[in-house]
Amino acid sequence: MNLNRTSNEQETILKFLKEIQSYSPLEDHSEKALANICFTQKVGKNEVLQEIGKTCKTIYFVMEGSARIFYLKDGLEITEYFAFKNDLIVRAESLFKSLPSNKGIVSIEETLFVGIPSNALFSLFDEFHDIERLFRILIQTVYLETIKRLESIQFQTAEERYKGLFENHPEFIQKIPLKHIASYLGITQVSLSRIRAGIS
Amino acid sequence: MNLNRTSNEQETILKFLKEIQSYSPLEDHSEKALANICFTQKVGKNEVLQEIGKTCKTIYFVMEGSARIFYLKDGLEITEYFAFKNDLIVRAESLFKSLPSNKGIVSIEETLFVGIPSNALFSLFDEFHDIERLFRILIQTVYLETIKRLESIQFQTAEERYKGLFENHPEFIQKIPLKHIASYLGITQVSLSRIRAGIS
DNA sequence: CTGATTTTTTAACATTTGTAAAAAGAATAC
DNA sequence: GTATTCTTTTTACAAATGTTAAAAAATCAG
Repeated sequence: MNLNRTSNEQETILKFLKEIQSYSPLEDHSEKALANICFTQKVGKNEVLQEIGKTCKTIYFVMEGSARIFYLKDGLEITEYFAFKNDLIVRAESLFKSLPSNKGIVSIEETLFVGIPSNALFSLFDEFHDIERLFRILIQTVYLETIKRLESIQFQTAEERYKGLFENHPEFIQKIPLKHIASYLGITQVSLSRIRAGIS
Repeated sequence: MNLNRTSNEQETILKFLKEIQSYSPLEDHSEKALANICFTQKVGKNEVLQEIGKTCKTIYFVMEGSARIFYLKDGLEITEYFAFKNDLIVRAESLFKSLPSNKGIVSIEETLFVGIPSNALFSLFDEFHDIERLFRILIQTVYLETIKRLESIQFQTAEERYKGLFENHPEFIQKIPLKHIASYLGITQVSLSRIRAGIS
């Protein structure tokens, strides 16, 4: 156990370890090794966690709060992904290819993350088969989510997607500016306003 | 080595093993174990490889030819994915969740596949860390491709997507009916015809 | 080769979504 | 609490895409 941690930090990391083992369990020694490389990070509202242009070297989990991945298109922010409690948030193409990312990560509200340095994690993959398995299954899971999202954006109307989003995540509408939701849905803010007007 | 194989089959499987190890190399004994569970399958044009409604239990690689994954929406076929030479083709949500798939796989032309029974493969994951790693990296790779596709469908016009598709895969237009390309691009056949008329 | 079938294009019109600008509303700073 | 800034809605019009039907072109079977 890392002795530089406060008991709060330690508690967060233990909660995190328990949460991710719902995907695939770890041996005790693997769990300890993973715990050793994790850290916690707390940010305020609308704070940049990872900057555009930098290479992604950390995998984050949201323990409390929410954040989003965005990129710029014609000078405007496009939101690609929202992460809530217990979601993974990572700029995958940059992480897996070790290339600078054209995307950034910002918090939506005050948010507590657990971070895992990717180089240290990849070293643990060599040593602990079960850690690599856990992350293989995590990647599988986000892959399936991405396929679902692709299907929804390809073959549902904007209105269907908006409704679907709030069936799964009613908390969205409370805290996220609509312009971000619109770009996430692949439509303009004006179009989203029209949809909202039509529903209520 | 499986003694029931013809030398043609054996050659195909060796070629396959060489090809996938460009993602991550295998130890000799792992490679042999994987070779042992693989099989080859050759189908003619427009033949069903995996039926809608059945649970996916096999991971396929295209060695020669091409195939597509499709599903039905309002009685019409929507093509979700095209696989060409050296591409993986698998109904991921069914495979990873062991649930019946609402998707099917059909060949586009005469096509040679290498198949891997998923249960046997998952057993090899337990025994051979490097096989699980190889497939972890494969899943990573298809995940990144899916993210790219999501971005293109969300923020490019149909015309941009059509042009992009043929920059990457000029062979598409030669052998695939336009109705399948249209549904893959998320547009109607009529719309695709208009785009094609506008370009040439 | 020829008729039947399938695929692709074209046409006319409807609907959805986008763009730009302005107005209304909400949040924030001082 | 008021002014400023940011967010959301509304309006008017433009562009893109969908729908339906028919015509043209290509492919296939015998």
